[in-house]
Amino acid sequence: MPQNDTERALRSDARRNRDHILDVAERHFIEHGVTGSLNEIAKGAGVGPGTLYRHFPSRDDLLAALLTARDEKIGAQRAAITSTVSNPGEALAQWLAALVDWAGAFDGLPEPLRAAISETNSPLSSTCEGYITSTDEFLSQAKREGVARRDVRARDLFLLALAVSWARGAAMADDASAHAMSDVLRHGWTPAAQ
Amino acid sequence: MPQNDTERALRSDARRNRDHILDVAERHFIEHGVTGSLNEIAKGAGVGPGTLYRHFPSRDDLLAALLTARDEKIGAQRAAITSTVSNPGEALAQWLAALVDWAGAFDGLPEPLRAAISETNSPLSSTCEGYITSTDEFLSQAKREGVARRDVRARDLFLLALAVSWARGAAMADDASAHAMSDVLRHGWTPAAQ
Amino acid sequence: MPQNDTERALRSDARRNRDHILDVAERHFIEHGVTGSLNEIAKGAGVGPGTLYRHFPSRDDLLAALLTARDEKIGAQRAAITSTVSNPGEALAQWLAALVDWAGAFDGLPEPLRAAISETNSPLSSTCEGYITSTDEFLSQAKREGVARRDVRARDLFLLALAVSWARGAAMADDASAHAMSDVLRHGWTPAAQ
Amino acid sequence: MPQNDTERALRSDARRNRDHILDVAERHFIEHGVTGSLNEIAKGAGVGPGTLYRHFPSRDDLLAALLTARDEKIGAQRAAITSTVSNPGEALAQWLAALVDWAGAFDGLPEPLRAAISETNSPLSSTCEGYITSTDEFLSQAKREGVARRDVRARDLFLLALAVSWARGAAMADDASAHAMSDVLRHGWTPAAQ
DNA sequence: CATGAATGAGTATTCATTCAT
DNA sequence: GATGAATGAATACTCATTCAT
Repeated sequence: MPQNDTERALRSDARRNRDHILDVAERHFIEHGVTGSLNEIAKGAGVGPGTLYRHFPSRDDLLAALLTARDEKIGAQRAAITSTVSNPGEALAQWLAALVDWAGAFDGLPEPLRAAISETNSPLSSTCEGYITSTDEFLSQAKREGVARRDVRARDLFLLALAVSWARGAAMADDASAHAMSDVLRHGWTPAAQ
Repeated sequence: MPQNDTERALRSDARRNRDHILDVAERHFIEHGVTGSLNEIAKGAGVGPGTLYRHFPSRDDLLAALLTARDEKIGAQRAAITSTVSNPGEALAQWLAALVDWAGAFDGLPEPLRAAISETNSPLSSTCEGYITSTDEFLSQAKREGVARRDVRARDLFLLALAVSWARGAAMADDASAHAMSDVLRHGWTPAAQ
Repeated sequence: MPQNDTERALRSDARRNRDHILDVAERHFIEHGVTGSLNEIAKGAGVGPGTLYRHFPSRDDLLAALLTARDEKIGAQRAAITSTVSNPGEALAQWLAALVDWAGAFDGLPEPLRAAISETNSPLSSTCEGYITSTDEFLSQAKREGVARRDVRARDLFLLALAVSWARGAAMADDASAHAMSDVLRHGWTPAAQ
Repeated sequence: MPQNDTERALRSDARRNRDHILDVAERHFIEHGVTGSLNEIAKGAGVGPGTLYRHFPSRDDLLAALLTARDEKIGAQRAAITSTVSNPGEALAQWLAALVDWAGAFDGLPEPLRAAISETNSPLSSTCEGYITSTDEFLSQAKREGVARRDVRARDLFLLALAVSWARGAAMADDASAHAMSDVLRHGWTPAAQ
C-alpha cells in the first residue's frame, strides 16, 4: 500500500497547515485581541476546528507558539542591547521597554501571561520563565554595578512590565502616558535628586 | 422599633431589594470575579432578571454602585492620611496603596476601571475621575514640597495603581511581590542614593 | 372629608394624563411603529405603566383611541368627497385612497386592523366596522350608478385597502409603486378598453 | 437496503439532521407562524441551538430553505400553466393565484417576503427576485397580447400578491373573500364592460 | 491525520402585566 | 386613582470542545 507516500504528504501538509494557522491566528489576534474566536481562526485558515485543536490544544498553546515565533525578534533586541549598551542601568531599561512592547503585541495578551506566571501548567509558563531569566541577567548586572536596587526581584519587574503593557492597552492613544509609565517604572515618582 | 423597619420598607420595598441585590452581587463578585453571571446574581437575590436590570442597567452600573458603597471606606482612609501623615510623599504613597487595595476588591475589577478612563459614558467614569482628582491633590502637594517629580501626572499614577492592582490579581498570594511593586512605583528600580 | 375636591382634581388630572399619554403614544408609534414598547410610552408621558394600563388595557385600546382622535380628519375627508365629487366611482376611489393613507398613519398599523376584522372582541373592531360601513355607502352608490361591480363587497375592499397600505409599508420609497397599486385596486391589471 | 440508508448517513449525518430540522421547522411554522421560537424548533428536532444556527444562520435562511423545498411545487404549477393555458391573461391570473397560495404557506410569511424585496442582503431576496422574474414573463406575454395594462409592473404585481396573501391571513376562513380579492386584483372593482 | 458536524450550557436583555403601596 | 417596583418567561446567539466519519 502506498501509505508511505501518503504519510509523507500528510506530514508536509501538517507542517504547512500549522504554519498557515499561525499566520491566520496572528492576524486574528492583532485585529480582535487574544479573546477572539478560535473557530473563526480555524475557518480563516481553511481547516476544521479539530485540526486547530490537534495542533494547539488550548488558546495558550496557540499564543505560546505565536510568541515563540517572535522569540527571534526580542532575542535580537536582547543581543543588541547586550552588545551596544554599556551602561547596565540603561540596558535593563531598554530590555524592560522591549518586554512592554512584546506583551503588547496583541490586545489582551498581558492577561494570559500574568496567569501563566502563577500556573506552572500553562504552555505560556516556560515562555514567561525564559524572559524572567533574561530580566534577571540584566537586573543582576545592574545590581553589581550599583544602578539597581538590591531588593528588586526580576519576577516583579517582569510582572510590572506586563502591568505597564496592560495599562497601555486601553484605547489610550496617549503616547505621553505610555512613556511616563515606563519612566515611573524606572525612577518612581520621586525626584531623582532628593 | 418594628415600625421603624416597616416604615422604611413602606417608603420603598425597592430599597431593601436594591440593598439585597448589592449584597449578593458583592459576594458573587468576590467569589467569581467581576465577570460573574448577572442572572446568577439575580437568582441568588431571589429577584427576576428584570429587577436587577431595572436597578442596574449594566454590569458597570452595578460595579459603580458597589464601589460607591465603598466610597466611605476609602474616603475615610483619605481623610486619615490627610490628617495624620505630614510628609506629602508618604501621604501620596499611602493613598496609592489605598487605591491599589480598592481596585483589588474584586477579581478583574481593574479591567472595567481602566476601560472607564477612556470612555466618558461609563457609569464608572465619574468614579474614576473622582479618584484621579484625589490623586492629583496628593500629587500636587507632593510636587510643591519637592518630593514628587513635576512631570508625573495624576492620571498616569492612577492608571499605574490599577496596573499594580491588576498585577497582584490572580493567584499571586505573594505579599512580598505586592509590596515590592508598590515600592517600585514609588522609587523605581534605581537606587535612592544615586 | 374634602374628598370632593380631591376627586375633582383627580378627574381633571386623569383627563390631562389621558390626553398627554395619547400625544406621547402617537409620537412613539410614528417613530417606532405600532409594536413599540408601551412602558416606554408610559415613561415618556411621565406616568407609571399602571396608569397607562388603566386608561388603555391593551395596545389595541390605545390604537383605537388614537384612531378615534383621527376620526375627525378622515370624517372631514369623507364629507368633502361626498359633497364635491359627483362621480360615484371617483368618490369611492378617493375614499379608498383616504383609507390607505389612514391605515398608513403608523408603521405596522394594518396588522392589528386586519386582526380586528376577524375578532369581534378587539377594541379596534368597531373602528373597522365603521369604516367598512362608510365604504359600503360609497360602494352602494357606485353600484347603483353602474360604476362598481355588483359582486364586490365592502368588507373586501376595506381589507384590500389595508393590504395596499401594508404593501406600501416596506421601506419602499417608491411613489410610483404606491400609486400603481391603488390603481390596480381600481382597474385591475387588465386594460380598461378590452 | 439498510446499507443504502447507512451510506447516505455516512456521506453526511448532517444531511439527515438538516432535513429533519426542516421538517420540524415546517410543522412549527405552520402551527405557530413564522415568528415561532427557533430554539423551540431546535429542541423539537432534538438538536442543540448551535446546530440549527450552523445550518441556518438566521430565521430568513431557514425560511428560504423551506421555500426552496417548495420551489418544485410552484415550479410545476408554472410549467403547467405555461403549457396548458393558452390565454395569457388567464395564465397570469393563475400564476398570481399560485403566488398568493405560496406566500400563504405559513402564517406571517408575507411579512419577511415583503421586507426581503427592499433588502438585497436577505436570503429571501433572491427567492423573491426569482418569482418577480417569473411574474414578469407572464406579464410581458399578457402585455404583448394586449390583455394586461402596459403601466403595470411585475414587482408591483408580486407585492400585491403578497398583500392579498397577507389579507387572507389570520382567521379569515372566508374563501369567498379570498377569491374576491384576487378577482379585484385582476379586474379592479370597476365593471368589465364600462 | 484531517474534517467539520454537533454539542448545549450559558448570557444578556426585553416587556406586557400585576399589585402592593 | 396613581404609582412604579417586580415579575419571569422567553429569545437569540456564541463558542470551546468532542468525536464519528
